[in-house]
Amino acid sequence: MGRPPCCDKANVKKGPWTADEDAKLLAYTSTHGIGNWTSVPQKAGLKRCGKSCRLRYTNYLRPNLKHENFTPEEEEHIVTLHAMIGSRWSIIANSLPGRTDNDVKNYWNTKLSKKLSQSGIDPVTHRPISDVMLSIHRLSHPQSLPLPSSPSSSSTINATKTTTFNRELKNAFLIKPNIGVPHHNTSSASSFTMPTPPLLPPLPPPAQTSPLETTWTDFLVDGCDFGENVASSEVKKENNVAATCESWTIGHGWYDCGMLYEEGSCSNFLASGSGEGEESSSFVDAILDHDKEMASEFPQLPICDSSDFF
DNA sequence: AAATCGGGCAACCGCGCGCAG
DNA sequence: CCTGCGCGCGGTTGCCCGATT
Repeated sequence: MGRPPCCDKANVKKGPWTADEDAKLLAYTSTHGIGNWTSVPQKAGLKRCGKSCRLRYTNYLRPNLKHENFTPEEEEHIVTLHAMIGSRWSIIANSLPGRTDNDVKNYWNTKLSKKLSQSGIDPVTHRPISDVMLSIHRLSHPQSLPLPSSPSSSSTINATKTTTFNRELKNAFLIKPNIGVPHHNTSSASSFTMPTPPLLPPLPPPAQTSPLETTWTDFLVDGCDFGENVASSEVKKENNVAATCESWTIGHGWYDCGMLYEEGSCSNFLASGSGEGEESSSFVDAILDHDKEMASEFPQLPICDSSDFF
């Protein structure tokens, strides 16, 4: 049952490729093209695994590959796309003619991430390092922040707390949303659906336009700004509380929101419900506990579970 | 001149998914 | 329907080479 083994793994050569091996592989691929990689080593007269041949070809021997240094434009392109989709190197490389995923990955790891760090930008979140540290500190030390004013029975205010809580949570941990990047094994990478953020409550009407449909090409070319901005004044007006949200834009592929302030911060929210000193087994558990509490107190509010976070 | 260190990069490893058998 | 390989991917390793001591 199943296919036969691709190669005799005990009898394949590993390590750096020689010029002779390169020549054999290149000669074979130039006359026969690339098809079934498992048969390539045998037909090309190579004692290599098909996987190794594919890697060597795609990363080094393939025609039209660029071997010169990355240009500033390419650098900027990589940084922008990394901020949007993270370490999806194959997708990033596909948008850079002549570059391989390995090239881009190596360049990022050796140069660009350091460059960003030295500029005070966290290469993982693409936010100022000080900002990230502040968010982490806030979540790690909820007791160091003042408790909010006495709990209100207004569902409007609690809904706002949920909103601001969710937003600060994303800010602090930058939970990468599933932004609908086409799966690498599918051939139809031309379009995808931008999902609605799972944790966040609906945006105030009439700005709501989801479900959001766009094409992958549009996404790469135009960026990922859906124009769903909620100005601070609108939030204040809508909820009548002293919380602000600078924007609600899906920019650079992350849910890029303003930080929160005054009342209704995530930390305050965490500290307010279960009382000081009560500890949960994990941060997520704490969040879920609070969600359950809110659900019992305000059954009209949407409930999230752990799958919403990850 | 030799030893050590560190950066860059090619190649390998292991995983998930799709699909052949 | 099940098994297991092919493929493509991201993460990691290890070698090479130039810089430094």
